[in-house]
Amino acid sequence: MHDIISALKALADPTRLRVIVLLVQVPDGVCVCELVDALRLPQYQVSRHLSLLRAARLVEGRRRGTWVFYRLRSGLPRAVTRVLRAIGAAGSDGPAAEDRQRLHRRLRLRQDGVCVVGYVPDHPFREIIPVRPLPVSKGATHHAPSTHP
Amino acid sequence: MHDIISALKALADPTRLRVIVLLVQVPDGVCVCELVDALRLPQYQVSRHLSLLRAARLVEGRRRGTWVFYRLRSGLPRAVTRVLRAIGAAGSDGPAAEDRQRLHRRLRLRQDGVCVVGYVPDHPFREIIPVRPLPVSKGATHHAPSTHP
DNA sequence: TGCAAATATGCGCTTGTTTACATATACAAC
DNA sequence: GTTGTATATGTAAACAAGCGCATATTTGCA
Repeated sequence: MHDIISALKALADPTRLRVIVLLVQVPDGVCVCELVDALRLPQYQVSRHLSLLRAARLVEGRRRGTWVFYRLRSGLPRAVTRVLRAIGAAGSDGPAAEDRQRLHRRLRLRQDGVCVVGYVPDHPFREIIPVRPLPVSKGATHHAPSTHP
Repeated sequence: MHDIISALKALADPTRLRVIVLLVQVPDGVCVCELVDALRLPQYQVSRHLSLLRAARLVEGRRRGTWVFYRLRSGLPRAVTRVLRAIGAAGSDGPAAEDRQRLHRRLRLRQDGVCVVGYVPDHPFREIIPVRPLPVSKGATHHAPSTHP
């Protein structure tokens, strides 16, 4: 029951719910700057809410170079998974739909499936310029993240 | 989406979640004093949380004599219903199970399916004495309640 | 009308949550 | 080392929750 309470607490916020709806749609994960563009919110705010979601053990983040990719945790309690599914169904209406559209436009800029551009503090979207080739070095394989405290 | 947010906000509290779990189990409704006994909480607290749940449009209450019976609203948004179902599944563990047990013991004191005893400020349970015959007068039929503001 | 029972609510207090700004950390490239 | 980019966090202010107590409101009955 404690699991569900903390999950509900974490989800009972418009911003975090928007984040979750996006993460449900991109199971492989999304980096923070992509979320910033999709949600049109200041970076520190997105980061904070992601920390909260991570504290509630709903999401996990793994670094790739300077970027951090967040995704839904696997192995969540059954009840929590059901709540997430129920919520995901709400990802079709107004604001959530715009988030989704912006996110997918942003995801198209990826190269080799990885984010290569940073967030732009205050749009428009076309000013985004893909940059350097990604650092393909170390943590390239999918493994449990170190939940760095 | 606003519906879901307010539903989640309303559910993200231990007491209200306990209330909801009980109401899921007794679709016909439960009166406040029965909830007070089941939850072992002060009456004003239960009343407050019920007001919140009503404000979030999750429950509705109808009077019957001096008693007010609360039940889940019908016709909730689909997503909300799914969340409630997901949560109901959590009604089997520790504290929720005790609530349920106390509630059902209390429900057995009903006469003709209606509550006839008040809450007892500080248990034990056996001190509860059924009282007067219920006022079978007017609002006996099931109809939409007046959501009195 | 007056009393008692069941429920609701106003108020003060404490605690937690959200925001905004600035700054810190982590990493990559040079 | 320095610089630049992406992300995280300390802190303070604004705001909202939850609790406890007392009291108000609603209803039934004598």
